[in-house]
Amino acid sequence: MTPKSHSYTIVVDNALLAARLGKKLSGKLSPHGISLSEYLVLQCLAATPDAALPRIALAEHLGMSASGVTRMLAPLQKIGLVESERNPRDARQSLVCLSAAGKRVFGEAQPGFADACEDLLAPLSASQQERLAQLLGKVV
Amino acid sequence: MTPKSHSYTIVVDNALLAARLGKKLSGKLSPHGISLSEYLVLQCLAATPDAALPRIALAEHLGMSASGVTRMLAPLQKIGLVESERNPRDARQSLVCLSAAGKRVFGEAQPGFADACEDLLAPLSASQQERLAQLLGKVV
DNA sequence: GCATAATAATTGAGTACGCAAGTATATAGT
DNA sequence: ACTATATACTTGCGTACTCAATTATTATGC
Repeated sequence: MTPKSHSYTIVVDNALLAARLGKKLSGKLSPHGISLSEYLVLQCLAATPDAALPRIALAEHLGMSASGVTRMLAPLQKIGLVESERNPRDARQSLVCLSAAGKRVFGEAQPGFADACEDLLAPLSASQQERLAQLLGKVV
Repeated sequence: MTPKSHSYTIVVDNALLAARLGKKLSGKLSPHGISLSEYLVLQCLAATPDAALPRIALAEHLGMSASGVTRMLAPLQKIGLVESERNPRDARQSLVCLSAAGKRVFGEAQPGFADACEDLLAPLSASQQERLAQLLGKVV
């Protein structure tokens, strides 16, 4: 077997880990009526409470296509978790922000999500988790 | 903003990173006619050259459902990159292994993939990459 | 100022999955 | 041995995405 570079194993392990974590987390989120992608949207919007985000910024942050964002936001808007408003400075953009109901649902889902994260990363000590979070943060 | 635990940011960053890396990597792989998921299958099979794997082991490793594996392997088998054989000890299993053509295609795709990994992880120093690889390996 | 090009979003069509149900084989209980 | 249960897949159907094309608006070159 040819020895693999660290960057190679990082990318592969990251992909495998994401697939496995996604399965477990969507189980935790389904009682709240949202998928993992939708949770990440709410998380992103909750992290920018002051300003509303253009859909394309959301797409870049999530690593999705613009059309994917359009299709994902439609049901969220329909059930009133997010709100959309025209940007008066640029009529092409429709700015998205969390509604009050969206903040509530996110607040309800977050603790269970955080618990699941804790469980899933139990094999790592607290200091290892801290370092891993730092390193991942640099790449993202 | 409520402060997030390290495990929380790890899981979120991991999901976001996987989505972004996936987009860039599939661009590198498309000249070879395979998707990222398919590359990961070849990678997994190439890592176990002696023994053929039951499909369900592949599904667990990749974090996919059994049906997803069935559907993904069908075209790979059709173009001859993987081969399937009955397990004489258990007639339920169909064991999968790389064909010669599969090894060749994987060998052709791997260098470009590794280069892309190097580029994508450029923000991290070599020692940081080594530590990140170690930590991810423990979680996976 | 006006044609051209770039940007934000949506829509149509196709693909890649997951879940639930079905089939075939193996294992366990008695 | 024989039923009952569990396992390894496969298939039908629905969903979530992507890509390419379209529309609406804004920026740029002359």
